[in-house]
Amino acid sequence: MSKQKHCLTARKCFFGEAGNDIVPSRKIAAALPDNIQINGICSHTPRSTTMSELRVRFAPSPTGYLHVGGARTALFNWLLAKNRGGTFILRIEDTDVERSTKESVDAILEGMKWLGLDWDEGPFYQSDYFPLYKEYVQKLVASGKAYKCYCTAEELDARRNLAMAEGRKPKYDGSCRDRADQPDDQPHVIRFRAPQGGATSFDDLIKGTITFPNEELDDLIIQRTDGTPTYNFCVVIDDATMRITTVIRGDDHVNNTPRQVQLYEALGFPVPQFAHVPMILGADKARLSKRHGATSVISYRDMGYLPEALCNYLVRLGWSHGDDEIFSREEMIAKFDISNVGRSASVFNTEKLNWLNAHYIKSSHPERLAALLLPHLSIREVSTLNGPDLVAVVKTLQERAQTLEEMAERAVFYYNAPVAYDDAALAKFDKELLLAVFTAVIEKLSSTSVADESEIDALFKTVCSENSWKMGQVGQPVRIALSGGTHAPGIGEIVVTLGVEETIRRILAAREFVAAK
RNA sequence: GUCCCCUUCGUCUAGCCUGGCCCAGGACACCGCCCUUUCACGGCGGCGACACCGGUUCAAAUCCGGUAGGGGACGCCA
Repeated sequence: MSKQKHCLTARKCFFGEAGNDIVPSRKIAAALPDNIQINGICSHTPRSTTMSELRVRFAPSPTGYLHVGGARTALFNWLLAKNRGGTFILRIEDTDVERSTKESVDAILEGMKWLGLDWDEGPFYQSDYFPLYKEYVQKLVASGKAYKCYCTAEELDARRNLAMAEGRKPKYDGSCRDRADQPDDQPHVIRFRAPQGGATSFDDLIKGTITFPNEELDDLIIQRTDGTPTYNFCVVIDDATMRITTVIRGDDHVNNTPRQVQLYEALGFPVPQFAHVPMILGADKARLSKRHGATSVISYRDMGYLPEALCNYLVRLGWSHGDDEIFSREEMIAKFDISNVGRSASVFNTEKLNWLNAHYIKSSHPERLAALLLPHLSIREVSTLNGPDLVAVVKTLQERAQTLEEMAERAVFYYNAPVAYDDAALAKFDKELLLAVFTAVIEKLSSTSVADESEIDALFKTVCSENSWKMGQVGQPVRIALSGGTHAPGIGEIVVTLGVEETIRRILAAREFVAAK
């Protein structure tokens, strides 16, 4: 990803470039405190920045890893940007300094990179722009659209609990709304003076028109006692100054949207379009969480899923294109459209993910799979240095593995000769038969110089016909001798991959084991 | 409690806007058969849903109203 270089220039663009008057970006620049310097006009000139150019963003808060829900939101944003030739921006919402961590930022970036969701601008960190937000807060205060509130958190909590207990809406009662004296030297927050009466509505690209009575909306805090800005305020400033045209985010934000719309209006910013994507639920239909198992994107990588499989799974969760199920990256981009995103929540289903993963494993290049398999083998302390070529091994396993973890598990026997055999499977054959089969196969194998699979298969057929054995009586014991069990690739494949020499060695060992019983 | 949103097979969904082609199509899972030296792959078939109640209409999954259920939000978190 050549993003880093891009980011540096793009960062300046955060404040807008010459000739762009869609959003008062110049004003932002003018309002900027001295410690955020803009070096003249940005040298990075993006493709024509007209109002019609789509600009979307993914704005995670770094308080944990990238989970599948966030990943899907990011994917939808990315897809729409690619589909429309727009710009995808990554913004880290770390205004909660207490809970935001560098580790989370790294984990999120790692997850996005693994999924192949590259961004055109950013990552921008809201914590870098506190002075900017403060400027806007001051503007609002100066124009009377925001005011100082001296109620303490404790008082507010008490009032909220009381309201809840009495069955009332727990909204701010407006005690300080019209307070005459507004001393600066006493601890206070800044609240937005929300319009009273009437209603606020917006047209959601997914859910349609949503209207909230202004009654329901109280005066939200835009600046904390410690002077830091709050989420709902920062998003508005950022989305406006970054000239975001379409906000695609989780369903859980619809309730925040009317307040944000009011803020856009109070600030004189154009209101972007909104698209709220439904939640992803667990099997019990409750919001997906850790107790439902893995939710981190990276944990899916570690469990042996291919990024294209996860993307394909995620894109079909809530979105569809007729009866299509398999989408290459290009097809996804070409076919993606917000209007085909469903309105209801969907349940995360690992089994379908497994099916897709198996599909992509089957159609991947064995060389790539071999490389991806290495870490899964090393955690099993399996060395591929002395043994068959891993690519050849992968070819015998591709058709039968749903995940790389499963493939690694099934690959172990190629490198570590069985130390034990599946007793139940072995017990299906007489001791005499086993010894005779092993002897006959060893004999045939050592007297023939065979190389390919069909020759090996022919050799086994010959052994069968010469001794009036059925294939099941020969193949199965040999499979157990070679792999230790019955869940394995075809005999021909194993022998060719393992090599005749190693094959004989293993059958010899199995014969000794049976003889000693 | 209040507000907002949602509701087609077990799950993901098509169809709904522009009623009839839908006694509802596809996919995953499940079951059966075929293929097969094992495990898989693959092929074929089966099971299985319009939340409920009213209304409009010659005709409703599709339009209207209500009910129920589920989810979300209500923070000096994001």
